[in-house]
Amino acid sequence: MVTRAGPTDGGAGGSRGGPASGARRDSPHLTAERIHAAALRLVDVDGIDALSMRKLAATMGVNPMSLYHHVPNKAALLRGICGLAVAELDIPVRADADWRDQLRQIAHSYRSLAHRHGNLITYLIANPGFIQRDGALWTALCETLARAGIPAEEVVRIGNVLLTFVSGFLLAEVNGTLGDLLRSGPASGEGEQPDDGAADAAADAAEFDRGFEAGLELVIAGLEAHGASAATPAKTSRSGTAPRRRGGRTARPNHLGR
Amino acid sequence: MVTRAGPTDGGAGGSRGGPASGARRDSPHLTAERIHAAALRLVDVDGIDALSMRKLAATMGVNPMSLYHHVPNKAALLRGICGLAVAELDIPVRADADWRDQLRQIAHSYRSLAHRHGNLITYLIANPGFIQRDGALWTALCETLARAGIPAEEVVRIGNVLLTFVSGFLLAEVNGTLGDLLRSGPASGEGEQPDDGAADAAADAAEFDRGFEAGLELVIAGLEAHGASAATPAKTSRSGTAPRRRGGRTARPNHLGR
DNA sequence: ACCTGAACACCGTTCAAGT
DNA sequence: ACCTGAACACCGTTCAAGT
Repeated sequence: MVTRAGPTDGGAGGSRGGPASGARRDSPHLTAERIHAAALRLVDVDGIDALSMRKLAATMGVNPMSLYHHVPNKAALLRGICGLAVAELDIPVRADADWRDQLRQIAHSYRSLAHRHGNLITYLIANPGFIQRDGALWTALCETLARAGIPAEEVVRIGNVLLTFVSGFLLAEVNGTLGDLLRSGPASGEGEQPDDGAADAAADAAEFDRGFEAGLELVIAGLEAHGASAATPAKTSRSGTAPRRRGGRTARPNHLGR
Repeated sequence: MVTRAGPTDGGAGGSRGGPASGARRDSPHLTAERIHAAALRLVDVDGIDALSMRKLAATMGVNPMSLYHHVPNKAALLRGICGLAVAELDIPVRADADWRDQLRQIAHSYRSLAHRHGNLITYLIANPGFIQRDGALWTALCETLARAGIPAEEVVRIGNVLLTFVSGFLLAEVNGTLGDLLRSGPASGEGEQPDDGAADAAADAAEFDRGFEAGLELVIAGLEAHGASAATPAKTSRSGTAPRRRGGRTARPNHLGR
């Protein structure tokens, strides 16, 4: 039984080999990049569990063992497609915006990635190493918090809280937890036709949006209540040099730090 | 190597068959309950990936196929051990406490479960169906929010936000994401001996605690800022009967709902 | 250099056969 | 009734052998 569907037919690939591009004629010449892209496509369509070296190879019309010449193992493959996805993160760098708006934008960028790769984000969030400390998202988040007036020694802590909060929401939204709990209310259990299908899905999506906004505003309000500056400061205000270590407690009424 | 601890030591089983009935003497007689318990133990010790029907059977000193007489398949097994874990959730029912304290207690109960079953919670949170709408945690959470003055039609939404936020933090705490980001700060990269081992772990744990408290106080402050009652109301106040459906908007200045 | 068939050690699950 | 061996259709990965 031979799995290769066709010689060069390719699968879903947009620019895939041969059709018009004249050059590079027949063989796509297996590449780590191309393998990662195909794997990501497979995950997006069929879910993370459908990703196997053998199935991926079949998708690409290639012998399963050939993959191992470009990708050391499945773990590396997973890392590769994660990298591909996070590279899509589009974090705004507008340094002049209000910190609230900046937080909202960062959160929405993250959420849009989650929606674009719903099947992957579950894996991404559930495994460490997705958010790198020098990545655009984490950097922008920390900068924004600093500009909001969060004391330097608390920026990482609060950044972690915000990031994990949003991750938790997105995970629940994508994996169905949110939908489950939503269809409950304090009082329901009535008749409620079991299948409304598409209409229900749209209503759910709208409610997810509202929930996301509500959570966002909740944490922003919390930051404000705990001493984040009400207006965007022209500078970091306060002392010229950033307060280092936990030397003296700040006079600020912020007790988020404990 | 035989792992069976004792002949009839039993586990959590309360009313199981034949206690007085004389029989059952030596062999523990495979039971769904007992299988779930053994599986949970295996997951706790070796991680979720180490759980296989065959390995579990080996652990129990039993033929792999015997398991299928008591557990239909692996998915059901997973459901079983999840049920076992959530049954450990110890949600306080003190209805007279301040709603803030109640939220804190619910959150800490959840967190303690996450710590007790660190290897399972990753799976639990990443998969739907863990929190049932009629479970103790969700019920208590919604009740508490209602008592805090959250309008009835927003309780589910805000409850979802809080629950998923906490889940996200716990997931990141348990899977290492938090630790990764923690060891970064806006400025680090100095010498920093690579291996401090246990000391580092303890410092991390303390910082995780602080982060959890910070997140908790953040959302509580956010709820207060958005109109949750400052003091615990004596009653649910407002209309005597629970407001049904999305009838009329409340006059309350709370705009978390959008 | 790149690819590949066969093989190994695992999976979950089915089923006819044992006691 | 309960258990079990053999078998099937999958895995990831290695490796000697092909071109």
